[in-house]
Amino acid sequence: MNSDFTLAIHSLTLLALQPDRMSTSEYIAESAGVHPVRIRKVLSMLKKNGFIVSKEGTGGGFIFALDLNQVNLWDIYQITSEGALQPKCTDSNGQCIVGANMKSVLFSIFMGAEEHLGEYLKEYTIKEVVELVKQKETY
Amino acid sequence: MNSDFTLAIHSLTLLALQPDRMSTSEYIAESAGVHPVRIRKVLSMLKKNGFIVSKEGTGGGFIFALDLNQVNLWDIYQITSEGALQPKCTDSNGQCIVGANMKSVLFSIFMGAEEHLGEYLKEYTIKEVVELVKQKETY
DNA sequence: ACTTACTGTAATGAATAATATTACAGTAAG
DNA sequence: CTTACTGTAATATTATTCATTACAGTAAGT
Repeated sequence: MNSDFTLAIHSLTLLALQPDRMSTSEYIAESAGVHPVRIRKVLSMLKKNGFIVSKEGTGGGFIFALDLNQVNLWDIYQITSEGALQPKCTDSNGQCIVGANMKSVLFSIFMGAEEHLGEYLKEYTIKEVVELVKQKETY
Repeated sequence: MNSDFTLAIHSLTLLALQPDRMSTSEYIAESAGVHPVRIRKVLSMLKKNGFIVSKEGTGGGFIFALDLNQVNLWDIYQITSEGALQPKCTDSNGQCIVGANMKSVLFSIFMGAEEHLGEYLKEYTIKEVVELVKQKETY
């Protein structure tokens, strides 16, 4: 898995804490420790799905478009990483029963695994992630 | 994730179908479409955990050591890929509340996700995988 | 109008991770 | 003592991820 999923969570959490003003990709990138272009790429996926709004030009940037309760980690996973659990089997030997059929058997097992993971991820909304981050904050 | 997990499943399934004789790494590698050395590496992990037995020298190879019901996919996952779900966050900005705390928040969320995945994987034993592979077989 | 500060996206390059390959020591059968 | 294996380290190759550069498009402020 690449880190699109975690970057998306990171970005949305940050936006959740800045509800009144637009945040630039540079600002988010600095918080996440990655390159701004990478943030823009990830956020463009979230934008297409209506979770955030962006604005070009001076004073532009990104801002959360929905209520914090309306976005959960499964939503974000599906947008950024669907199928990432799926193993990249090399084409195995079609002469052998196992080689020939293992790929599709594994495929359905991993499909199930991803669905199962979804049930877990649905339980975390961005609101909850924000709470967790705040809890960690040391005074 | 690398493909150690799926290779391990593939290998064990193959061994399950050859209960009477030893299978060589070359034979397994051909079925799985990878290099024999890679198979030996993966199988050495399974061996350390007592799932299979190996024998060097002429007529040697690998053979299943337990009953097919006694090995499930969660066992195999833990041996080959534990922690693989965990995202590799780059160190983010410690000045920023989100940057500073996101890593540990995500860590615990993904820990939970892996445990949850475990519950699903426990439901598949090698015996069941073998059944699935046989079902797929076309006559 | 023009400058400045942004997003959007493609193209290229660098770094990292996964895998293959080579090499060779160790072991057992015949 | 030769042949056929495992075990494992070292190196090479390939694939993937990520950073960087480049530049077009857009909007605000002057």
